[in-house]
Amino acid sequence: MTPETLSRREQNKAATRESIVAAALGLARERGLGAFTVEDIAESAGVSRRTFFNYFTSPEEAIAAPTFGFLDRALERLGDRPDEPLLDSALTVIYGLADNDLIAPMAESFLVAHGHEPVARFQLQAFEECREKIVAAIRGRGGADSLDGLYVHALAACVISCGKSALEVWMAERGGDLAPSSLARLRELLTASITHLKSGFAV
Amino acid sequence: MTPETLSRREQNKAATRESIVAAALGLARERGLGAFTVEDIAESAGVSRRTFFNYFTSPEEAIAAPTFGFLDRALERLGDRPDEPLLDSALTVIYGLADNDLIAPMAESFLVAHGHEPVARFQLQAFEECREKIVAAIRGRGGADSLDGLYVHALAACVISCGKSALEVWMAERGGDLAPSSLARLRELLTASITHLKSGFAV
DNA sequence: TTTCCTTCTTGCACTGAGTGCAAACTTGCA
DNA sequence: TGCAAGTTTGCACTCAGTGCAAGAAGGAAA
Repeated sequence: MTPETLSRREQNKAATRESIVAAALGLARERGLGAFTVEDIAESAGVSRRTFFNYFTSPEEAIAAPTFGFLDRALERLGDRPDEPLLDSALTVIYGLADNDLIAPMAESFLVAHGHEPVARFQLQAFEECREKIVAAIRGRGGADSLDGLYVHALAACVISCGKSALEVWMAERGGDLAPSSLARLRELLTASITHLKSGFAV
Repeated sequence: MTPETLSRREQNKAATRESIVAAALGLARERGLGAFTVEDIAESAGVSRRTFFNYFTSPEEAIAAPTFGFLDRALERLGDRPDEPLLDSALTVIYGLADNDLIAPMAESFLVAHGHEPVARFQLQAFEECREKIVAAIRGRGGADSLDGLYVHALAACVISCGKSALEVWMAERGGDLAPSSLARLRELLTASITHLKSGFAV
């Protein structure tokens, strides 16, 4: 958790942010999305309405925050493996993502947001930002100089698409169940989707 | 335009919708996104503020409307070719999309929205809805019964990703220029991205 | 044309999102 | 301890978004 490296200020900010997200997710679970106000979230998080808006510009953004966090962590891990073909790195990273601590908050955010367009749009934005960062990561790799922009963009987009598809199929099948057998199934789906991609979706 | 098949009522509604979208895009072009209110759009479109909200739930949705329209048209064409491998249909359909009337409003919406997250989220939603419809379309094809859910989801997502990547590279290169040579370049990019996908992004 | 029904538009009133500002408070550092 | 920088809060304001009911316009009949 690297708590010692953060100043008191940073710890406080992180804690405030956490409590806002938790409050928003809790209300969404209890009452359903759209059935509460920013005032409610702020009160439940123990901060003022104004402070909520210092952290998020809308309730939807707060609900979707875990998805951004999850994908950011995934990207860190991708950056740790720069000397490998992207699809191989993707397989390894993605495999390691099916891990309780990383995936639990995201699964909750996903479940709560399911079918709710205003929040789903933010989830899509999270994947889009991740895609853009993958483009940058590919560019930063050795031997990528010769690749044209289209190749890099499309490859990054397809890697994201495959990971997202596996997550969606898993959520549909298991509803975010975090039991070991369910996480094993997620790994299987993630591996299979990247394998499809590598084979050009040959039947 | 098929004007005779629509009743007066339907013509009026379509015209109102058009004028709202045009007004929103016009204001975005003149003043920039976020620098005008719904009141401004309504006034510019010659309707009441309340009527705006009968058509769209936010200014962002109105700005992104052409992207939804573009992708809906693309899907119609995909539905016209049910007896072909999906990637072949995608190539044909996508090729036909690089056509002035279809692409012009979408290009304008894309340009205006560039880098503006609230609108970009709606654009992403448009692609996401298109993806879901492609999943349904694949399911409706012959010989698709044996395909598992993951394969279908991931394939649809990758087709969308490749089309979107080609559009983005084209917008970045040509800024939505609609000259024949520019549209030829778009077709080239669309073809190349699907070719990459078919080859599993082999270098 | 008149009549009646349905659909669309509008005005009004209201809740609540989102933001700028300045005062109060907390932390970091000397 | 005291000052500088960062954070929270309250206040006031604009404007997004919605429910409702009255009015305008289209459609189909006599």
